Amino acid sequence: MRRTKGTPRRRSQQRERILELLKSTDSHPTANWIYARLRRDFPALSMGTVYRNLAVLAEQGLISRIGFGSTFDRFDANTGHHYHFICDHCGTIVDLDLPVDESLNGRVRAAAGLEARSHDIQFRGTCASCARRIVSNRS
Amino acid sequence: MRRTKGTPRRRSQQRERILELLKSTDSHPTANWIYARLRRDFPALSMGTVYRNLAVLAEQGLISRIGFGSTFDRFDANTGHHYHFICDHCGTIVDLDLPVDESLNGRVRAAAGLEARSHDIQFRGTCASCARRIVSNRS
DNA sequence: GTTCATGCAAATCGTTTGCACAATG
DNA sequence: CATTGTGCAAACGATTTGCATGAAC
Repeated sequence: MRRTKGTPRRRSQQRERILELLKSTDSHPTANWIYARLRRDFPALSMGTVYRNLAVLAEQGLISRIGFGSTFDRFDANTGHHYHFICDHCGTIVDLDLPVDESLNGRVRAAAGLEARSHDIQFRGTCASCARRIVSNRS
Repeated sequence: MRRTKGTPRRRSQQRERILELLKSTDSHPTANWIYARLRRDFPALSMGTVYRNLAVLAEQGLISRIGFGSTFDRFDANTGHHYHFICDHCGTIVDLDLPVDESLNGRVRAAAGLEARSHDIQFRGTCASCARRIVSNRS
């Protein structure tokens, strides 16, 4: 949107309603759901506005995008149950050789009454080679 | 691809090489990486073939797609650390009120030497309303 | 020879972006 | 009034699909 550095963000009806809407629900809406919902108040609303505002809100830490982090589908021939480590810097995904804790599924039943059949864990951090690169580039 | 029910799947050079390639690596390739790699052996290979075969292999349980399960980005105004339950049937995502186990990050360091800063867990199963629907439709 | 798998290209889907105009401070 | 935010439409990138031809069995 071409912003000159340092200029403060302006408020907008649309952005405020998007945040309010997200705060009012415990579902995890898609952009399209928000769009459909807000069209009642702003008949001319566009998807571009929805996406732009979601990006701003996420950048401000007021909301978070949930997902795997990668834009691409990724495939794995290791079909056994295992956890993943994802590097925040280079996006590399590493299979972890960590014992899988199947008792976690039972904890979900105890806490929420939901029957969890399986679970996945993604750890996030900096992989070894990125850590090395970052240390050596320290300014 | 228009398959008449019950007809057996035929083998294909391309599919076998895709599986072999996935088994030979511990990275978690994207479709495009596989495509580029296999083009050496099949100069006329098309992306359509890659995607079709990945779908077949996944359907046969020989590989798995890793990701959040949803095609769409989803947004959440609950920015505190929490785990998710995803219903396999309807895709609903539920925030879990489960204690977050920060010690898991340390276990990754101990086991793999990787510095995990955070982690996410997605439990999968059938949500309450889908479970009800399925029981009542039992044939 | 029948039916499935491939290659190609066009279509689709979610998301992003350029531009002229409206809203904000 | 200077600059951001919006709406619109076109662009984009990943994935999917229709169709004619080639491969499997």
